[in-house]
Amino acid sequence: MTDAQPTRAQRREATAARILEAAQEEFGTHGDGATIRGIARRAGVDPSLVLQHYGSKQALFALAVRAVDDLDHDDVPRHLEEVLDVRLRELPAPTRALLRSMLTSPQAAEVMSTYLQERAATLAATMEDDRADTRAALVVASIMGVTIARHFLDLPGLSDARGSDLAELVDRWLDTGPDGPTPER
Amino acid sequence: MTDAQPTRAQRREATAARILEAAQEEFGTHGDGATIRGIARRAGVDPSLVLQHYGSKQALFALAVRAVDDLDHDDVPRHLEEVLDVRLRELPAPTRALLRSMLTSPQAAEVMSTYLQERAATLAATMEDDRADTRAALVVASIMGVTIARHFLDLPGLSDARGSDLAELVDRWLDTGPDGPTPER
DNA sequence: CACCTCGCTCAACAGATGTAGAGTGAAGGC
DNA sequence: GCCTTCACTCTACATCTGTTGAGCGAGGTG
Repeated sequence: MTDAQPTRAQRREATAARILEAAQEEFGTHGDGATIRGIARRAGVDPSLVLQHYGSKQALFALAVRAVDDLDHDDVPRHLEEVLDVRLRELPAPTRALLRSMLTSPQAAEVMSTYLQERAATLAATMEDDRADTRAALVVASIMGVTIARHFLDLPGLSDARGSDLAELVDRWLDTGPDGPTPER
Repeated sequence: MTDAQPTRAQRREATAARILEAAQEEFGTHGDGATIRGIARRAGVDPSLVLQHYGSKQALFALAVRAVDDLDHDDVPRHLEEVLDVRLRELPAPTRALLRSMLTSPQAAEVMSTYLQERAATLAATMEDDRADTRAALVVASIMGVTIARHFLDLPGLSDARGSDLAELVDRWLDTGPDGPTPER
């Protein structure tokens, strides 16, 4: 167990972390339209302190959104599983923040694009046909779409579907390659 | 051909239309974060006039975003085709506006959700198995994901893919039902 | 031609936002 | 036990936002 009397530096680091968490939550709820004041309120702190810790709203936003990458680099297989898992009840706050703001913030869009490209490349490596790149891109984009529909749009048929059903159907799609069934039309 | 000298009412209606177009374009670019002043600037008009025409930003936004529904009701099959067509080079402005803001505006999210439900219901009617609802929801959500990845994230493998390839692959997915191939794992 | 209608612009307000700097009070070294 | 450090708050400012009401000037009407 740690010190019962946390040192000043520890306290500082703790509130910094609390602010970052609050930022991820706020960005995850309001997208890049979240406000410094809102973040500060959620962290129980003065707005000015947020900037003293992270410099600017831009910098904090970049950090909140890039946390996804860090997770990725730390533990690749586990994170891949998490993101691919449509059964996930609630998305991690950084992921929510990234998804939520990717359509209104060019910065977030680029992070998401890079992330999807990595995922697609990994997936394409397990495929053999010549159109693997396009197929892999389709798969990751589809999973993103399902994730959005489920967590942000509350689309009936997804948000109330049994998780296992979704996973099974997505699995089936994943395996539908050029050697799969050919539509008649 | 219309009057060479447009009447005053006609002029008014024309600028109103120009403002709405500008609004769709601005909402399509900046999401619901678009500003009245930006819209007015694009329409070559005073900001105040925008409100005199449409009452409030909210109302204008609702109109810009609900234009998708109108299209839908006017010509169902054609619109369905357009939205399903991943080959589409550029999305219509109202569609762009709706997609762009659905993650940051609860109002837009609800419109999109309702729209996807209609699409899913139509699609589910053409399926026969008992999990048609879930499968149809997966399909429309996937198409949305591909559309986002292609038009807003510029995901390589989608944005530079031959349109016909995408259409073929999506078609194949569309037809992968419970009677399709079963993954081995 | 005179008058009025009305589409449109101008000017202004109240509130919110990001950000900077001064100040404060407690922790911690001497 | 005093004094410095520094995590934190307070106050302020310039800017941008949506929205309003007064005013102007060209278009239509008698």
